[in-house]
Amino acid sequence: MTVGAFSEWRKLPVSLSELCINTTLRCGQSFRWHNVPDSDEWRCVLHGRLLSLKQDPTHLYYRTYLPSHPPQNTISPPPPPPKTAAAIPPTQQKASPPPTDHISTPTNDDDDPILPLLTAYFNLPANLTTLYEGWSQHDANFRRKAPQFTGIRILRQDAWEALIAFICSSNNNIARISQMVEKLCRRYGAFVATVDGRAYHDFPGPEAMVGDADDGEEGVDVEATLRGLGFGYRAKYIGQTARIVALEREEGWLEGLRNPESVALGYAGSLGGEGGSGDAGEWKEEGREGYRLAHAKLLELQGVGPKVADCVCLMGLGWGEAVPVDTHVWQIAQRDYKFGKGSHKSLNKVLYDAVGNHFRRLWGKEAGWAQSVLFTANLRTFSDRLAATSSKVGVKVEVKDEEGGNDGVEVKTEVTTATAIPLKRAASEDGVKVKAEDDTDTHAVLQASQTTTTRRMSKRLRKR
DNA sequence: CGTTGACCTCC
DNA sequence: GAGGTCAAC
Repeated sequence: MTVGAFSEWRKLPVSLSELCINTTLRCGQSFRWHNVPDSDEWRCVLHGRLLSLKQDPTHLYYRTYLPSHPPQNTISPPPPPPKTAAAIPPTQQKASPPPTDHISTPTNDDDDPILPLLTAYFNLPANLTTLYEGWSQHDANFRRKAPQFTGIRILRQDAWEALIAFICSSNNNIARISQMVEKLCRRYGAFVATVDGRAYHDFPGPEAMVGDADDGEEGVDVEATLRGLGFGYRAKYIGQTARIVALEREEGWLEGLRNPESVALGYAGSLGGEGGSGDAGEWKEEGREGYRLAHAKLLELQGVGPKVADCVCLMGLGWGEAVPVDTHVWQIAQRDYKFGKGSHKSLNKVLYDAVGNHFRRLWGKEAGWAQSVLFTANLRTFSDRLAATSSKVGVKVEVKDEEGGNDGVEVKTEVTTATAIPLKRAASEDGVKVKAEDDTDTHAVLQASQTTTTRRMSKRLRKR
């Protein structure tokens, strides 16, 4: 049995504006982080290591679990029956100690392999404060909401893990997605350690999911197994995708789609569109070549549509301009950016691209990062933060009804009469009507009635 | 070629 | 219905 212990805490100076793990780890990017009950400690297996994180206003604290028997890096064949896990006695470490034990600052990086790992995973070189400032400068709606949602940054996850997780995400909620991913790891992933009665596994590679070695023939019943685990129709997608990636693509194919400069974020990019040129890699509102290519290649896999492909591009492959347009973002586009009024009702391919292009034009090279902030602000889980704001906002507001088109559903739109900053230009090349009112100082009150609006939009969406 | 259901569970 | 995708009109 594997019994080990955590290393001592180390700390890294990071402000909450630069990184807020409590938000970033819960906003639907990764579905693997586990919040240790009654604590602010988060645990997850990254690259075969069990990591533990916590933070205070000035630092990020981290430690890693050291099993007495080093974890074998084998690609974990068959599943260790989860039952054995419970038999393991709890480890010695205290339940969520305040960061006071032995804390060392990583002055000597020699014996600390975790720091570079975290730096990459959290994309730490990117200066989030600067990015927020840029987006706020060009977008009043972002400027209004962002203060309640600071420290949200895009994770640099393993591409394969992101791919599978987001295939699971279709028609699904965060809680169940997390559950499914957990089951997948337990069944196919390498066992790493058991701590506090909970077993931790690594995320299995594609080759581990092409067939159960147990059952003899290859390709046997990964789908059936996953269905048994409650994956529903996604079981087939995962089985097929695993087979394609493991057997029909060369080694490292997926990683090869990664943005080569994904670490070098943080410098003042071409925010705001036409303005800033002169960056490495030609910028287009539809995204760079490499991003478009990666997106196209991902679409060839099973269970991967435009939205999932963009999630993988953004969170798994380092393409900051990828803007996944799901039902939430589509709502945001309509509610806060006057998208798709009247004419188009459903989110089709053309409209999907148009929304992405619009946000890329507005937010620039890291549009996907900005998107995740507004996306999170739109999640029910975090809606309380907005309630606090909207009550404060005592702006003069003019309420007027617009004709919602011929769908018979009225969409109440509230617009302030405040300053209208002239916008460079609306999207005309898209062939889609977009009112150029993004930069108006509006939307303050829209947040107040957020829940209501959301429900109404939701209805309207599915009405069609 | 754009639109419409079905698809697996669970809250 | 839920943070879509696929296949059939």
